Amino acid sequence: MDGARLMAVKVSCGALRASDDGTIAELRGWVNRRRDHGGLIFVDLRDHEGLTQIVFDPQHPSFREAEHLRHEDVLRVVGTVRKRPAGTENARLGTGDVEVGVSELEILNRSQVPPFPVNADEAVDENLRLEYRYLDLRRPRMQENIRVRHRIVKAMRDFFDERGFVEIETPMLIKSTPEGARDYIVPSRLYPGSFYALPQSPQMLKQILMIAGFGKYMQIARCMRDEDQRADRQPEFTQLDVEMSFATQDEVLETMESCMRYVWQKVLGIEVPAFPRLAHAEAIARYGVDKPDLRFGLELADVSQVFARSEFGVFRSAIDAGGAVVALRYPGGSALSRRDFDGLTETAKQFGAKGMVWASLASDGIKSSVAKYLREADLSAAANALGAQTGDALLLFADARKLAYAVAGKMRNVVGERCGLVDPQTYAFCWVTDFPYLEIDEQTGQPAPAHHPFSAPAPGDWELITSDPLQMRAQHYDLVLNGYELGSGSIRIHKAAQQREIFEMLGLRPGEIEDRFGFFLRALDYGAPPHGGMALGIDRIAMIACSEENLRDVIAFPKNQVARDVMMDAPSSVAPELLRELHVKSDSRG
RNA sequence: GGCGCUGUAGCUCAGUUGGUUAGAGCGUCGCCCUGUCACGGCGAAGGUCGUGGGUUCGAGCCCCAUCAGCGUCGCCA
Repeated sequence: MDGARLMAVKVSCGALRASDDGTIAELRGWVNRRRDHGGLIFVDLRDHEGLTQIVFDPQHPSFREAEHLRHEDVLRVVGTVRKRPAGTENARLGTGDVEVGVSELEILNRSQVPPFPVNADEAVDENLRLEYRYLDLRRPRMQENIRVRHRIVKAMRDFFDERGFVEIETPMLIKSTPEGARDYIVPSRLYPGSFYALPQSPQMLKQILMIAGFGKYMQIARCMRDEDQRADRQPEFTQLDVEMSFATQDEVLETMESCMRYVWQKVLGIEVPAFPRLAHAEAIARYGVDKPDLRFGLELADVSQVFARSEFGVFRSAIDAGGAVVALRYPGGSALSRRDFDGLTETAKQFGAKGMVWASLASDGIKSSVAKYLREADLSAAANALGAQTGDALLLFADARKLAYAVAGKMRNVVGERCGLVDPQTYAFCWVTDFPYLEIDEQTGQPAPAHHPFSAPAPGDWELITSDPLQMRAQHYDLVLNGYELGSGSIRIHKAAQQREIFEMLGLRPGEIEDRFGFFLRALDYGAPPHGGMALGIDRIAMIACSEENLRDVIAFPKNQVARDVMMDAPSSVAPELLRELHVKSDSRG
């Protein structure tokens, strides 16, 4: 036995092949499954490399112990590798030609009976998965996802390293600059009543690194935003953060596009074609949204002209008020029932529509929810504008221009999904450029930065800041994949006077500007180079690369929908003593 | 904060028009089994049907309230 152990070669559970026949191997892993035949026991031993069948023979003393092995017990075994008897090979396992006849068994640890199956990928209640995350992560699908994520991040680092970028860590405890999202804050012990903020992004710090002369910076950066969750939004997330001095917009786009194509090639083995570029206005006009899903066509059409002389009051009043009628094609939609259209109308209302008009291009004529108000010739013209044919349906949205497009754009995604137009193997990247600098805040009615206030206006648009600021465009760009916004970037303002001018335009008073951004403006004044960059959401990239629909499935320890860590049970109350030291009083109980 | 979906055994689910003792598969436990790999056979345990209230002769099912999870709108410069 000791001799066997000395000769034993330590191998993973995915390593052994027929050529190892006759060698002595030592394996460690978890009991994936036990098949007890009474006089013979098979155990599939699992580690992160694979499965190996180990066999317990009644002659060996270990047999009696093997009768009591359970799921997820942790074993060390030593035994002889042997070819399986002819006809009993398992073609589905890499190690399926061999098995290990156990001569020595050590139970390194016992496991409780798991609350859900670890050796299968069946759907399990997510709260249970998160509570026992270590078991969930042991499952094949999560093992694969987390490893794919690693390979994505590794490929990114390799790519930028190769191009001379330097990765620099920026701090987690920084200054709150309450623009944008709500900050997570950390009370200061040494400065009563003062708080650090956790970074929403390293934005100003990376710009300062450009001022500091690092030229090309990247970071795999953690960011926190205290806002409500979505399937594609976590309070804590990871960005690929990039900044380049002296770079033009085209150079930034080329860099990021090359990076993503490199990642897709390295990780998925897929050659992605060059990314199409859409101006923001074009994206809205064709797809209704600034993050179009280009895996399918279904372009929108503005049919306001068609209905310009329509008797239909809803269309008339929208058009007269300067709004628009926007049309969307529903392929094969003439087969839908009135009830189906009612359901679609309900969906549209959830997206903010006041209503939806549908028209069905049936073989025996056009049917519509408002047939008596609309002329068939007008509907035909609208159908032509969309390239719709007999058998299709038209969905029409009349409203203020922006809203009509927004609703039609979201409905386009619904239709694309329902009609099965989305090929899950397709990765449709695109750039959206030429964003407006400002947009009207719906609540205050005031102009607000469409993205962030550090972006430089488009060349030549500076003059508009006093004459017609809403017409200003930004040197800002988004990268979109399959309808998800992967991230955005811009060429930055690098002159303090211009940055100050933008802050003032946004309504900040000089005192506020100094309080929040004084350090930054001062830095810009010491020879800040022209620069620009981008940040991409790594969680979303990993989610799409893994064909998942929720960020939680590519994050090892995510928060749930209400921002709790249900494994650790965080957030939680803290000792009163700690609160005293931090000069914090709580007015509610956790 | 609004809206939607879900909540039945450890897990995944079924449960008809409101009607006897709430079922299945997997898992668990016991016995049997020497070539399985989703091993097989026999048997057993396991349920406040999310919670509280109501309607009813009778509620897993209907009504009201509430909690939790997920999705979504608001929000995310």
